[in-house]
Amino acid sequence: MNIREVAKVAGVSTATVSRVLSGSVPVDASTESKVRKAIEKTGYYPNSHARMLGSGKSNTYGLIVSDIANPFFPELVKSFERLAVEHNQEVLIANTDYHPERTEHCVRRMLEHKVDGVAIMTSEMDPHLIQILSKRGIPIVFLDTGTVGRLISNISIDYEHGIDLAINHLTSLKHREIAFVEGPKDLKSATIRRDAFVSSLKRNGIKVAPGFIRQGNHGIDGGQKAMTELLALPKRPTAIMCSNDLTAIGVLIAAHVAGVRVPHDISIVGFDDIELSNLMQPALTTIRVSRTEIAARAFEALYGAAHGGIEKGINYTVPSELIERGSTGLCTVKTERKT
Amino acid sequence: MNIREVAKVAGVSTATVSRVLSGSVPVDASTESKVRKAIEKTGYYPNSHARMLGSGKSNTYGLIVSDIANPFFPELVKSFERLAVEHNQEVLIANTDYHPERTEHCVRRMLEHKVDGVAIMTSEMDPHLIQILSKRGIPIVFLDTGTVGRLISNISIDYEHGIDLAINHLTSLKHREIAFVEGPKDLKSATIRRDAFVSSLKRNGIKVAPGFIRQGNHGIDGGQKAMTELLALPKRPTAIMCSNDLTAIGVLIAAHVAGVRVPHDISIVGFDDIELSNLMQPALTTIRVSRTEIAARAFEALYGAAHGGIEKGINYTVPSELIERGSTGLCTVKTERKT
DNA sequence: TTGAAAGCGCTACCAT
DNA sequence: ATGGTAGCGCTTTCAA
Repeated sequence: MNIREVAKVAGVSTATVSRVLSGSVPVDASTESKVRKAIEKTGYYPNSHARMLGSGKSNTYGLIVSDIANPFFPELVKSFERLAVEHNQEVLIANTDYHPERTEHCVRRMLEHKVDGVAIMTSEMDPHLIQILSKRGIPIVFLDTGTVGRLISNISIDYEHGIDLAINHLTSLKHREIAFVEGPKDLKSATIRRDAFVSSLKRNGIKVAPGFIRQGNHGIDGGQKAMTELLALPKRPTAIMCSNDLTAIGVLIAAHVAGVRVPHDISIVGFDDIELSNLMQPALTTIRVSRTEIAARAFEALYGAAHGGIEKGINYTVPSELIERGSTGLCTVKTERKT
Repeated sequence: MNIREVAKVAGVSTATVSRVLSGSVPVDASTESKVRKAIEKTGYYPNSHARMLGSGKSNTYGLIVSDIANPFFPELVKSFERLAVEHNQEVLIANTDYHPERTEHCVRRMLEHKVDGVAIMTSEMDPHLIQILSKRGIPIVFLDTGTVGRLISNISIDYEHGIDLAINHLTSLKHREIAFVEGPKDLKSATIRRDAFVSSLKRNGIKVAPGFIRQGNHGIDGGQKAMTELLALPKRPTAIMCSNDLTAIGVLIAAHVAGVRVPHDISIVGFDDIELSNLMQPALTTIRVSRTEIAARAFEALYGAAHGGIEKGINYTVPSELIERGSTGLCTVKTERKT
C-alpha cells in the first residue's frame, strides 16, 4: 500500500499523488478527485519516514522533561503536543528521570530523529550535550536556564514579580514575620525565588529573622520537615512563603498535624499553582505560572527558528500572577517587635 | 554526516558500518574499532527514518490516551515510555482530548508512522478505527474495553475484587448505609464499577437504599454535586463509595464545606489511588490499581505480538488492592433499621 | 568477514 | 498541469 499503488489505481504518476497529498502545487480538479478516490479505495496512508527521508524535514520537535509524572509537566506536555498537532508537527517526548545518563540517551534520540528543534524543560542538561545539538544547527528553547544565543531561546518566568505580589499580599494582611522554605540549592530557579524573596522583603522594610529561611527539596516531605523546624522555633513566623506548591502542601499538612490552624494561626503561600493546590483544605494561595503559556512560548521559539528562519534567540518572559485562596488571612498575632 | 561519510573515514563499506551499528552480524574486532573511531570522529548519529525505511520496521509503539493531564495517565505514560526505551523502542504519544475527531487524527498518525503496535488507553475509540488498525495487522492492546481477538489484547482491571475489598472494609466498620457515586453512563469501566458495587452489597446482605446511587462524572465537580444531593437526603448514608478518586475528592470537599466531618460523620472510599488521594486531609481510603503494572502489561502485549510473534490476543488481569487511609472509620450512627 | 548494489517510499527537480 | 526519475540514508541480500 504505497504511493505507487495509488498512482497506478488513479492512472497518474507518483509525483502527482505526492502533489495532491502535500497540496503545495496546483493540481487539476479532476485529477485530484481521481487521486483522492484511489487513496480512499486503497486505504493508503503515506509513510512518514519515507516522507521525511525524501524531503529532508522531520517535522518533529523534541520535548525533554525531567519527569512527566511531576505535576508541573503534564499540562505543559499536553499544550505543547496540541500546538504541534495543529501545525502538523510531531512531538518526540523524552523523560530524563533526573538521570544524566538517561539525559544523554534522550539527546541521542533527538539527534537520530533529526528533530527540527528541542524544548529542554529540565535543568539537568550537560553543556556538552547542548553543544552537540547546537553544533548541528538544531534550535533549542530552555525553560528558565541557559542563556540566549544563536538558535537558542529561553523562557524566563517572572519569579521576582510573582514573589513581590505574594509578599505585598502578605504585608497587606499585616504579616511581618515571614519565613521562606526554599528549594534545592543546585536548582537555578529555586535560587532565583529565594533571592527574590529576600529582596522583596528588604523592599518592604522587613528583615529576615534568623532561622526563617529553611531548606526544602521541592517535595511534600521537604515541606513537612521544614514546617516542623519552623514550628520549633522560639518565635514562629506568622506567614510562610514556599518555593513551590508541593513544598507548601507539605507545610500545610505539617500544620494540620501540629494542630496549627491555617490561615488563622499561620498563612501559607505556594508557587506554581498545580492543580492540587486548589483542592487542598484550605485551598492554597499561590503564584500561578501558566504552563499553557510556557508551552506556547516554547513552541513559538522552535517554530520561529525552524520555519520562520529566525536565527536569533529570543528571551521570552512568562508572567506570574497571584491566586488568592484560603491559605492566607489577616495576621492575628500581635506584633512583639515594639518592645 | 551520513553512513557513507563514516564508511569513507573508516575505509570500509557502508554495509560494514551498518553491521557494527546493529551488532547483529559478527564483525572483525579491528574493523569494528576503526568504524567506532570514525563514528566518534565524525559525530555521526544514524538517521532513524532512513533506518526505518531500509529495514521496514519502525520500532515504535503508539500510545493513545484521552487526556495526558488526567492524573491517572502521567505515571502510565512514564512507565510505558521507560519500558520502551529499555527495549530500544520509541513511543508515539497521542492525546484524544476526548474528541472523536482528534481520535481519528491520532490513529492516522499511528498509521503514517507505521507503528509496530498501539496501546489504546481510552474508551472513545470508534470500532471503525480499530478495524483500520487491525486490518493492517497492527497489534493492539486495550485498557478495560474491547474484546480479545487476533492481535488484540486487553487489560482487565479487577474492579469486582477491588470493590469487594472496599465494601468488606466498610461493613467491618459497621457501615450498612452505603451510597455510591457513579461515573459517566457511557463509560464501560464506570458501569462495571457500579454493577460490582451493587452485587457486592447484595452479597453482604445489604439493600441499596433509594437515592443512594448518584450520578457523577469522574470529575471533582461531579463528586461535589453528588455529595450535596446525598446530604440533602432525609436519611443520609454513613459511607460513600466513589467510582474514582476525583469523584471522592469532590465528595470530601463538599463534606468539608457542609461541615460534615470525615471520617467521624461519614466515611469515603475512592478508586484509582491517584497521587492526590494520599495528600488530601484526611487522606483518602481507596482502591489502588497499579498504573505501572498496566503499563507493563500493555507493553508486554505489544512486544509479544510484534517481536514474539504471538498472534493470539491475551486478556491480562491487573489486580486491585485496598489502601486504607484516613477517610474511613467506624460507623458512629446508630442503626435505625431495627424499627 | 566484507563489499557491491538493489531496494525501502517518498519528494523535488527537470522536462514536457 | 503532469510525468519521469534521481536521490534521501539506511538495511540486506548476494557474491566473493
